[in-house]
Amino acid sequence: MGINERKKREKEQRKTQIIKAGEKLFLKKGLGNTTMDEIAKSCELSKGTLYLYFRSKEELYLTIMLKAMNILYEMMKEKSEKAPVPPEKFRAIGEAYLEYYKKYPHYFNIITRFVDHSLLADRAEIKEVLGEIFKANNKVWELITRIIVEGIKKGFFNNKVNPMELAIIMWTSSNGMIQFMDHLKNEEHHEEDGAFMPFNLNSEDMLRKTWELIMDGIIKEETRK
Amino acid sequence: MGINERKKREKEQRKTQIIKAGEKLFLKKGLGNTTMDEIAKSCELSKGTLYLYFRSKEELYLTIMLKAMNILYEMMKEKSEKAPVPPEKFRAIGEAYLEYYKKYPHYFNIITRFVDHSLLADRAEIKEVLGEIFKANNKVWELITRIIVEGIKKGFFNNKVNPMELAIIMWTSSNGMIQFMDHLKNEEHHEEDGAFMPFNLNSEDMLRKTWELIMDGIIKEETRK
Amino acid sequence: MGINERKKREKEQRKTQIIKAGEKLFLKKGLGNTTMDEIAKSCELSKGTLYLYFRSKEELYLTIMLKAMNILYEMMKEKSEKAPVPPEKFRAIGEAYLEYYKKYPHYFNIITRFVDHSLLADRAEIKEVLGEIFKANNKVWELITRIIVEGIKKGFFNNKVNPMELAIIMWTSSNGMIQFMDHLKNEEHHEEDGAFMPFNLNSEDMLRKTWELIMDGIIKEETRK
Amino acid sequence: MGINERKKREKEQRKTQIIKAGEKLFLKKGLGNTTMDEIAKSCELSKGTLYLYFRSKEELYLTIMLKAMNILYEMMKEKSEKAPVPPEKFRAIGEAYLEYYKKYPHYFNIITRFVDHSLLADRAEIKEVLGEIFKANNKVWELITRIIVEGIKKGFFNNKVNPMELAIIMWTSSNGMIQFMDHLKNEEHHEEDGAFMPFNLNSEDMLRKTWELIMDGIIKEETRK
DNA sequence: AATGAATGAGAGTTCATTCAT
DNA sequence: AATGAATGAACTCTCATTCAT
Repeated sequence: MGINERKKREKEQRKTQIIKAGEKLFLKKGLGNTTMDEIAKSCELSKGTLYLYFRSKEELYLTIMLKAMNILYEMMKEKSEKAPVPPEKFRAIGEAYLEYYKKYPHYFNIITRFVDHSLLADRAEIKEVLGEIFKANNKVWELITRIIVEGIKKGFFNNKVNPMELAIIMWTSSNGMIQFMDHLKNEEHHEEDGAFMPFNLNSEDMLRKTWELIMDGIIKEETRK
Repeated sequence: MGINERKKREKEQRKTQIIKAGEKLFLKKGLGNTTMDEIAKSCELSKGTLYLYFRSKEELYLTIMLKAMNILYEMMKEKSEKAPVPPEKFRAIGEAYLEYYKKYPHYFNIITRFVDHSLLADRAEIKEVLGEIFKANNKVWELITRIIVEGIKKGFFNNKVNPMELAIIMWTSSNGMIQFMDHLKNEEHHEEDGAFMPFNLNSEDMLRKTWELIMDGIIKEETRK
Repeated sequence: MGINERKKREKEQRKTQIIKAGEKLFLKKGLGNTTMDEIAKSCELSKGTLYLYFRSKEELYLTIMLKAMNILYEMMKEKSEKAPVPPEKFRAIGEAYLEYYKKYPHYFNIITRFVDHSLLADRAEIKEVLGEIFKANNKVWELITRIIVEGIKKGFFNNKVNPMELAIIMWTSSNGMIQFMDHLKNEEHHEEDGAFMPFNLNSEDMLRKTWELIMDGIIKEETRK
Repeated sequence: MGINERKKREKEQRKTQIIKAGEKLFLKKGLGNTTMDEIAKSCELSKGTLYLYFRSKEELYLTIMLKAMNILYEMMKEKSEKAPVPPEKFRAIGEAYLEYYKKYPHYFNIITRFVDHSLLADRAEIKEVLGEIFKANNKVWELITRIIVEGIKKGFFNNKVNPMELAIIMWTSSNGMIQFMDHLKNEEHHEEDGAFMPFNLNSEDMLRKTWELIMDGIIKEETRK
């Protein structure tokens, strides 16, 4: 039993090892430009071993995505549950998002990177993981939307905007911002082309400002602190 | 002359043919998953012919990106110049953006899709086109930022937010939203997984609502109509 | 008639134009690495036009080879006929060879470059030209051998070596030397690798020394000047 | 250990297998006309496998060249060291050369075949092997030249010719001869074209005669046996 | 369980040749 | 006669996946 325990633990460790290597590489170079060879080398296992833990490159990719999604959900849930009232819960969601971004930049980007699902191989293992990802995703939406619904019900938020839509606006604006900021980071400064963009922008700052603008529009004047 | 004219026109047509096929496929499958064979088949030319018009797959891709960027700029410029005052100019930018999205859904998505430039081949032709893309991109930023600067100077906009930052928020929120909506469209309905997302959202609607929220935060009360 | 004359002349000119461009490029880059595009560009004609004058790239190549061979023969013949006695005729052959090398370095190299005939396409036009090349080649051999035969008969040369064999030794030694010297020229000096070879060798000098050694072995002592 | 040993041996075998197939094909058809597909088929491995052992076709080619050069050097060194005095050492070089030619006709031809280095891809692996080839080549030159220098110093050779030049004459004459003889072999007999060349020449014979002529010119009368 | 050598389908690209104009 | 756009077969090289050990 002790032995079985240890073996199980070791197996889990290997899986984590692979996932960590995959995260870093997939993020840097995308699904298509990352090779199993590179991942194997990076996690100091043989290529064959990867296939003992994941049935295909895509399954590995999606497993990472799923993990990333679940962690985000957990963080959002924990932070928002600690907040007493909807406006603060809403802010807590933002804080969780930000914290997540700072703690797991790899995960973050993998979540927002599109993988066109129609391109994924039509294999059983892919569909399995995809299904789980959808579920995880839905849990996030539900969490945010519930807070807004509650906020309106309790009179904190005006009801100009419908809760689900607001949740979407918040989510998509944040994602758009982060993608953009990352894009900027990767870019070498093309000053010779008369670059107009300021390169000293701060991601965290820009995210907060985005949320402020959105909050401004929904919190009732009389309930503001 | 007449003959030369016609030949020139035909050459231009071929190029357009290729670009059109490329747009559709690159959008659907991304740069990495689209093959020159597919593009050739799609535009009913031979693979070799593609290389008469573009020196590499990447050049074709970037050429499309550049074209897309330039058209967006032209539309924004035209619409915003017709508007008399900054708030309306700002709205005009949004309208142009929306119109562009509806008119050229392919182009739109190619613009916002990231291609990590560090992954592009280090070839002369690539750098050439990349340089032009940067220039076109900068022109868009300049256009938007100028409007905001003017709006603040003339007292229409409050100056809580700095112009460039506001331009970025508007741009990134819009992109995030559109990406998300497209993502939704591509997805097969995973109702069996208890999907939470409503699938009857309307892109145009969601975009407008996003902008309203942003505008709400910047237009001074006393200048609103 | 005048018109026909002119047309013929023009046609001949075009052919010469193409051959000149081909010579330069084939020599520099070999048959396999030279493209018809390059040749066309170099002689300022269109690619299609080349095929009006030569049925294939190989035919062009072999035509050049044939021309090169004929010119060499003419030069050898002329020079050797002017010389009165076999030893001087033999030397004249060497001089002609040297002069040819200096006057037509392109031609020279094309002659000695191997084209494995078994690789040439099994086409009528190829066989045609190949046959002519063999004939021209044989004429050269005959010329040299005759001189040696005559030299022996007239008592100038000792008959240690059979005439044909001596002709071959002279020919192959010269070719080996020239190939080697050209090889050296093309090479960048790899001094960092402790290059041992002196790079100030002179082709003409080395050729003369080769012939001297050979002549030393065949001219009878008593007939030397 | 035993297992690792065996695996190592097998890997070495595969490499040898590939090299053997490459030799045969490169020789017959040259670098440019030989395809990796053919090599793969010939050694009964898959195309992909070739790339596990060599980073590119050119690396394979140059590796063969290097090996060929090193073997020649070893044979020359061994034979010449066994000979007591310079004239016999010089002859030993010739014998080694001949033996090499008979034992490794493939290698021999690959050595003397020109590959214009400026045509080789500008890649790290190519430069690596090229550097080694230069070193090996230099060792051969050094070996021959030293013998001649010693021969002059010890009074065996007259000093009409400078040692390096003589080494070059010997080397190039031999190469020219062998190339020519091989050329002849490949040729189908074009008797219908009145071929003048005798086709019963013997390579070994011709080589020996070439060297005799050269030796005749350099060995002092009084030291001849 | 772990390895890594082997596979082979398929990618982007080149180029001799053809042919409508 | 001259063009040059179009072709498509062939090339080198890559890489996810398999499988004997």
